[in-house]
Formats: sequence, C-alpha cells, structure tokens
Amino acid sequence: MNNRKPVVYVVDDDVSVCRALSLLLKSHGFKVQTFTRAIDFLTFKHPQVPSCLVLDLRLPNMNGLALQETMESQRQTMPIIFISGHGDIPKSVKAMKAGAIDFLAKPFTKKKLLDAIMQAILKSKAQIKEKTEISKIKRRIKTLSPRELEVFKLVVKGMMSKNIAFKRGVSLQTIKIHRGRVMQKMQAKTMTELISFAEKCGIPSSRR
Amino acid sequence: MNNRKPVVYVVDDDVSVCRALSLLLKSHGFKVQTFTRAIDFLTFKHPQVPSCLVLDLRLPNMNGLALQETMESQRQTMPIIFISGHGDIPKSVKAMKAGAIDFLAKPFTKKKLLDAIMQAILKSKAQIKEKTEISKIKRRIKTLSPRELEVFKLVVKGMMSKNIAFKRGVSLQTIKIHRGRVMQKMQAKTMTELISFAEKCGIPSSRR
DNA sequence: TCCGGTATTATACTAAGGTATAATTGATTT
DNA sequence: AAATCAATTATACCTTAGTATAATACCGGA
Repeated sequence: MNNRKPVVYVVDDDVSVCRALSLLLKSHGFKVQTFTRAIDFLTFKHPQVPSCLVLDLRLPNMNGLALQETMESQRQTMPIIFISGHGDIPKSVKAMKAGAIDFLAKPFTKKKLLDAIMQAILKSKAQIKEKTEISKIKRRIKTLSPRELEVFKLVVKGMMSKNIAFKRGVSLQTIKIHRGRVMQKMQAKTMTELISFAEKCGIPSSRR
Repeated sequence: MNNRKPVVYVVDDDVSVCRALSLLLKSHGFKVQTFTRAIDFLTFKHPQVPSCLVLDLRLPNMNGLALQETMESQRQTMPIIFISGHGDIPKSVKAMKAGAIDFLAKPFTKKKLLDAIMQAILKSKAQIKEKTEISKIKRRIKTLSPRELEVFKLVVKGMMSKNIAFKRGVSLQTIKIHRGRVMQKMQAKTMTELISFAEKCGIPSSRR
C-alpha cells in the first residue's frame, strides 16, 4: 500500500460528479476520497500526505466558502480548488482572496482541473515539508527550561552574553551555561543555524 | 505640496468613469491621476509614494490583464484593483492569481472600492518600506570587494574564519580582516544583524 | 610614474564564546 | 526523606572573533 500517493478529496453534493471525478483522478494516479457534505469532510481525519481539496461552491447546509473559512480557522492549510456551476465573480474573488489555488466554473476541461490539482499537490508538499520542519524545531524548544528559553530569545536578537547577564542580574558564567545548553537542546551547530531555527518559529531575530 | 498623500491611478477608457472616480477619490484625500490608455500609464513615471492602480478590465489595444502582466514583468509591484463591466469568472480568477488586491464587478458600491483602495495603499506602504530597506542594504553590498563579498556569503552560512581560510588557501588573519571590513561596510553591529541583512537580500544563511 | 584600492601576511593583543569541574540552593517528584 | 532538575556561581582553560600596526605585492587610473 503506497501511502505516498497524493490524495485528492472531493466535496460535491452531486453523487454523479463525485463518481466522475473519482474515476478521472484515480486514472491519473491519485487516491480519491469523496464526500457529499462539508461536515463529513471536516470530521474526516486526513493523514499527513500531500493532498488537496476539490470543492463545490454550492453545498447543503455549509457552502464551499464557509467550509474554506472553517478550515482556515482550524489552521487547516490544505490547498483548495473550487468548482462551481452557478458561481459569480464576487464569490470567485472571495475564494481566491482566501487563498484558493483555483476557481473553475463548470463546465471545465479535464486539463484545467488536472493542472490545478498538480499545482495544489506541489503546494501541499511544500506545506508539509515546512510544517514538519517547524514542528521538529518547536519540539526542541519545548525541552528548554524557562530561563533557557529567555536566553535563547535574547541571543538570537544579537545580545551579548555579558549584557544578558547584566540585564538579568546574574553572572556571566550562568548565561554562558544557559547558552551552551540552548545550542545543545536546539541541536544548533552554529549561531546562524540557531537564528534560522528561531526565524522559522516566528521568534524575532535582530530588531525586525 | 504634500508628497506623502497617497496616489491612486485610474486607467479606464471611459472618460466619465475617470472623472467620477477622480472626484470621489479626491474627496477622500487621495491624489488621483487618470489615464484612458494602458500605454499612457506605463510610460508615466510614478514617484516613490504609496499608490495603487484602479484598472478597467476592458481597454483598447492592451486590456487590463495584459497591463498587469506587463507590470509584473517590469517588476512593478503596485497593488492593482480591477473594475469590470463585462468580466467573467476566469478573468477575475486570473487577475487574483496574478496578485490583484480585488476585482470589482460594475456596478460596485463606493465603500467596496474605498475599502479595496485602503487595503491596497497599506500594502503599497509595506512594499515601499521593504523595498527601500533592501535597496539600502544592496547599496552597502555593492561597496564590498569581490573577496569581501565571498567572505560575507560564507560567514552568514555559519562558516568559521579558520575554515574559510583553509578553503581559500589563505591565512586566518586575512579572513579576519575581510570579515571585519564586511561588518564595517555592511554597518552591522552583530552577527545576527549581518545575517538578517543577508536574508533580506536573498543571500542564503545556514543550509536553507 | 605615482597614488589608491585590493589582497595578502605576521605579530600581538583584547574581547567574547564555549567547555569542564565542582559546588550550592530551591522546588518538585517519587 | 531521597532523588531529580533548574538555576546559580566560581575557577580555570581553550577557541574564536575582532582590532591595531606594519609591511609586501599587484593592478589600474590620473
């Protein structure tokens, strides 16, 4: 079983659309999961593999745009491709503003859809890579003691050990030890690496 | 003469639209420049102040989307708001994909347009700030001698002076002097600052 | 040809970063 | 009560960064 095969989720209330898209996409090497209701997709636990969502704009109960908003508020970053039979410009603009990859008005060609999906999967791959990297770093940050975390933040802002020591009213040696442990726990071989770790997790470096 | 008043450029082949928008926007504190042809806007030299472009989709010779592409290829980053009487979903999607702030179908309310312009001007301000900062740093980079530039790049990757010296087959002292001059010329007080300068100019730090 | 910028090296020194060892204190957990 | 961890400090030592001074060499422009 190949877990690395990209997954395309399809949410469309029209079962025949689901079936047709499923066939098309499976024939192009994607794994496909279809849903006829937004809520079913939201409660579905997606694995951590490159994936995207092909989403019908008009759905019962919760429409596509609302689903998109919900995903955003849940920090779900899966790329979305909208498909719509009765869409209009404001809706397409809203979808795109919210970060959709594409918005296809029905009828659309297979090529248009497949191109969009290809792009979405690429983006998903990049997102997953970024996410796993950040979570790895955050896991390391969690192992820091409060003092170490504080020293970490000041160090990446460019403050010298002696100044940190003075600011906190402790000895230089204490800070040096904290600093050393920060490097160890963060698994940073150099200052530059430490700074890049901090940046990736939104910890400000320099005076930005 | 207030040079800091934001400028809104309007490109629309309909003179009455130009006039109406000009009146509306001037009454809201913007400076306004109108054009009836894309080429007139392109050849106009805009000053370095917060500004945005209100752009009609349908224009003679060069339509709005083509103008947008041209600006992109010229690295013109001015935020664009499309207005359109006969647009469709694909065109609006294309515009948004290419980075437009908004795409308003005529008729639109004054509020919609003003909101979009407000957002565009904010973005423009951020762009200008970013751009001036980067150009300031790039100016400093230009003062570096070839050797200094090389050392700069290796330093921000986290390489130690002695390793740089070995790699280049020169003495440690030589590298230290280059390094010192890099800090001077780049006006960096700390390593973190030097790294943030490098990052802003796309010079890779660490192993990214 | 002389000057200035670049590149190089050496010696010597100061400052800052980093490690090792050892010890103390306080809080929390077992 | 004992053990563990975080935080602290001191002493000592080593490495790396950074500066000052002085000297050599090369190259291109005035």
